[in-house]
Amino acid sequence: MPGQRSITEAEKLAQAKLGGVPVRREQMAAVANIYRAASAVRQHLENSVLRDSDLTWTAFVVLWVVWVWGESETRHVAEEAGISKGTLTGVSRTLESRGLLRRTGHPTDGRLVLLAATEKGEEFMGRVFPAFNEEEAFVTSRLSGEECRDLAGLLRQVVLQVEENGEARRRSLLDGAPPTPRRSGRRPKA
Amino acid sequence: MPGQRSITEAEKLAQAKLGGVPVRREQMAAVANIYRAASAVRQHLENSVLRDSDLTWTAFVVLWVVWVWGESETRHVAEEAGISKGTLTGVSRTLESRGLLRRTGHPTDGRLVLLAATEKGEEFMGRVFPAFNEEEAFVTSRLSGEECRDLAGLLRQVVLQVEENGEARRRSLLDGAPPTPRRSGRRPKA
DNA sequence: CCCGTACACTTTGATCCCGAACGACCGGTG
DNA sequence: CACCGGTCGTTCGGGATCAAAGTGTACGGG
Repeated sequence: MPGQRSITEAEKLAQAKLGGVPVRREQMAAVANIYRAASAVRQHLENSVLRDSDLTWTAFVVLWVVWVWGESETRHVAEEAGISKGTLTGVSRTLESRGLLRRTGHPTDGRLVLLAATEKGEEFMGRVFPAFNEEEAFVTSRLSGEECRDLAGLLRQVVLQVEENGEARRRSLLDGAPPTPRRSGRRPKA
Repeated sequence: MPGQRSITEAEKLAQAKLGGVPVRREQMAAVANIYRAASAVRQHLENSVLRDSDLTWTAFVVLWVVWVWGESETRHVAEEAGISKGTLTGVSRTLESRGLLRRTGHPTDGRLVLLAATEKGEEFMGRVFPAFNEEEAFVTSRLSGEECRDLAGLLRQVVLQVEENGEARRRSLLDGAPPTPRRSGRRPKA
C-alpha cells in the first residue's frame, strides 16, 4: 500500500496543509524515499541473514569494516561504520564476547586500541558476507546494473553535500546561539 | 574522506577477501550508499531543525504522519512511520506529554486507539515543517529537480521490491525452519 | 624531569528501538 | 452465554545510541 501512491498522496496532503507556502516536492520525495529505502533494506537484512547469525545491523557493519580493512584503530572504524566512538565500545565488546573480534592495545602508542577479526570472525564473514551480498542484490533486483550505479552516484552527492557543508550549515542556522543540548546524555558535574 | 574513494576501495578489498567468489559490486555500492545517505540526512536534520524543537527523528516522523493523514489508528501510523507498534506506544506517549498529540479510544472498537494532532501540534508543524523541508532542499542541493525525481524513482523500486517480495523471500530463505528468535525481547512468563 | 596540552578510548546518563509475550477485546459459534 | 480464534495496543528485556565527562597515554617544551 505504501510506496508510489502514498508518497504522492502524502505530498498532496502536505501541500494542502501548508496552504500557500511552497513545498519543495522533489526534494521532499527524495529524502523521504532515502529513509524509507534504508529502513526497508535494513529490516530485510536484519530479519534474513543477520537473524540467524544473531548479530544486529550495527554489529555486522562493524565486523564488516574490520574484516575488509584489516586491523584498524577504533576511531577509524567508528567513522567508517558511521557510529560514535562510545557506541563502538559497546558493540565491539559484544562482538568480542561472541569471539568474532579481537581487541589489542597498540604496541607503541598506549592510547590506541586495535580491532581485528579473529579466526572465527574471518570464517564467519567468509560464510555470511556472500549471503548478505545476495540479499543486497535481491533488494535492488528491480534495477539494472547501470541504474544501481546511477543510484549510488546520486546518493553520493547527498552524502558529500552533508559531509562537506553540513556543519557550516548547522552553524549558520544557529547563528551564534548555543546549540540546544540534547535531552539525554551525561550531565555536567556541577 | 569517505564517499567515492573509500567505497571503491572497500569494494576492491572485499573482492580480494572473497577470492574467486563474485561480489555484486553495483548492488553493494547502491545499498551501502542508501544507508550512508540516510544516516547523514537524519543526523543533519536531527542536529538542525529537530534539535531546537527537542524532538527525535522518530517522534517528528510520527507527528508528521498524523498531521498529514489526520486522525489515524496506531497500527497504520506505525506502518507509515516505519517503526514497530511497541515503539509507537512510547513515542506517542512522549508526544502526548508534550501536548502535541491526542490519544483517543475508538468509539465502537475497544481495542483501537486513535491518534490525532492537537491544536498545538498543528501549529507546531505549520511552523517547523517549512524549516524541515528547507533542510531537505539543502541536503539535495547538488541535485537538479530532475535528478531528485530520478533518485526518488529508483529508491521507490527498492522499497517496492522489499515490500512486495521481502516476506516471501525471507520465508524461502528459512525454508521451513523456525526463525531464530531475537536475543533480546520479552521472555515467557514461566 | 616535570608540566601542560593534546589525543584516544571508556564510562555514564538518558533515551530510543525492536520484537516476543501479554492481556483486553472483537465477532462468531454451539 | 461461555468459548475460541484472531486482532490490538501495551509491557518488558536487552542491545544500541549519542554527547559529555572521565581516565590514561604521548610528547614537546621549560
